[in-house]
Amino acid sequence: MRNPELTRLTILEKSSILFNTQGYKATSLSDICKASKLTKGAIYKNFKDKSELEKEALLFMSTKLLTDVADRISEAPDAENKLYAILKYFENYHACPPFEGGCPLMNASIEADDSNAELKSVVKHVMNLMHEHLCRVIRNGIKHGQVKEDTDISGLSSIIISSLEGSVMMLKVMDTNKHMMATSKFLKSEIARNLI
Amino acid sequence: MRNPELTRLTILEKSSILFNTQGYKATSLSDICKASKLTKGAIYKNFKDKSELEKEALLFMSTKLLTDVADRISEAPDAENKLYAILKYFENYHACPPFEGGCPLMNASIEADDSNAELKSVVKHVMNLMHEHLCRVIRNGIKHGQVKEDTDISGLSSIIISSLEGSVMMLKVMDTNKHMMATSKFLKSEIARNLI
DNA sequence: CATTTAAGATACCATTCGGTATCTACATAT
DNA sequence: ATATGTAGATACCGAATGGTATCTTAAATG
Repeated sequence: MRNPELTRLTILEKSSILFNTQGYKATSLSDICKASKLTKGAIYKNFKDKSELEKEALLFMSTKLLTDVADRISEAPDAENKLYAILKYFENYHACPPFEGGCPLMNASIEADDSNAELKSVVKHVMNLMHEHLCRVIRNGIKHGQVKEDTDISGLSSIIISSLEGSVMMLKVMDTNKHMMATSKFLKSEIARNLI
Repeated sequence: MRNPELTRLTILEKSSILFNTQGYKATSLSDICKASKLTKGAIYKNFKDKSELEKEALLFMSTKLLTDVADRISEAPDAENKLYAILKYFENYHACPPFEGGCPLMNASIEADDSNAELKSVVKHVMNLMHEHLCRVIRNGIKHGQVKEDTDISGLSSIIISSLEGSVMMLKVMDTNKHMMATSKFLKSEIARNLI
C-alpha cells in the first residue's frame, strides 16, 4: 500500500496537469490532494513547500517534452528530416498533446515572467536547452554538408521556437489548428531555403 | 473630488497593469484597491463582479493595443510599409511596451484557455480582429498591385501573429530581444518575397 | 440653503488559502 | 513476533479571498 517513489511520482503527475491547465498560483493544495487522492501530509513529506513542487512539476513536464522531441530528432537521418520532425511534432500537437493545457514552457513563462522569479529561471534554463539543441542540429547539418554554411544558426533556431510556441497559443485559444499548419508550412520553406 | 467616469477609468487602468503582470486570478481586489487608492465600494459600484472587471480590463488593453497598431498601419503609404510598421512596433516592444507585463492577448490567452471561458472568448474575438485586419492590409496590397496575387493571405497573417506573439514571450522570459530581432528579420524577408 | 441621490468608504461575512503540529498505521529490521 | 522509524492522514492555524450590507458624505437639484 505504501510506496514512497510512486507517491512522489503521483503527486508530480497530477499536480503537473493542474498547474498546466489552471495555472500554478491558481492551483491549490487541496486541488492537488483531490486529484492525487492523497493528503497534505503526503505532499509536504515529499516537497518543502508549494513553490518547490511548482518548480519540480515544471521540470518534470519539461524533461518529458524535451526527451519526446529529442527522440524524434535522433530518429531522423539528416538535418532536413530532423528539423521537419520537429514541425511534424507540433502539427500533431492538437491531436496528441504531450500535456493537457498547452505547452508547459509557454504557460509557465507567461505566468512567471513578472511575479515568480524562481519558476522563471527554470523556464529560462529549459528554453536555452531547447535553443541550443536546435542550434546543434543545424550546426551538425552544416558539418555534414546538408545545410548551407551561411545559415543564421541561432536566428533560424529562434524563429522556429518563437513561431511554434506562438502557434500553440493560437491553437488553444482559437480552437483551430489552421494557424499552426500555416506556421509549419512557412517554416518548412524557410528550412528548405537553407538546405543544400 | 468625486468623478464617476474618472473613477471607472482609474480602476480599469490600475487593474489592467496588475492583471497583465500578476495574472487575472492572482490579482486580488485588495491589490486593485491599493493600486487605485479606492475601495471595494467603488469597484463594485462600477463593475458587477471581478469576472466582469477582468473582461473589461482585457477589452480596455486590447483596444489600446489594436488602435496603436492600426495607427501605425494607417500612417504607412503602402502594403510593404504597413507590414513593416507592424514589425517595427514589435521590435520596439522591449523598449516601450504598450503595457507592462507583456502582450495582454497572450497573457489572457494562456491563463484563460482552459479555465476561464468568458475571458477566452474575449481573447478569441480580439485575436480574430487582428487576423482580419492583417488580411485586409495584404488584400488591399494585392488590389493596388503591391503584393503578389498568389500570396497566401490568411497564412501570412497567421505566421506574422504567431511568431511575433511567440517572440514577445521569449523576450520576457529570456531577458533579451535577440529572438525578437531574428523573428523580425525572417518576417521581413518572408514579406519581401510576396511583394511585386 | 435645504433636500435628495448616489458615489464610494467601512465593517463584516463565510470560505479557502498555504503551512504546521500531531497522530496513526504500515513496512522494515532484529 | 515485536519494536522502530517513517509515510501519510487529520486537525488546526492565522491570513487572505470575493462578495455584501450598511453607512457617510459629496455633488446635483429644487
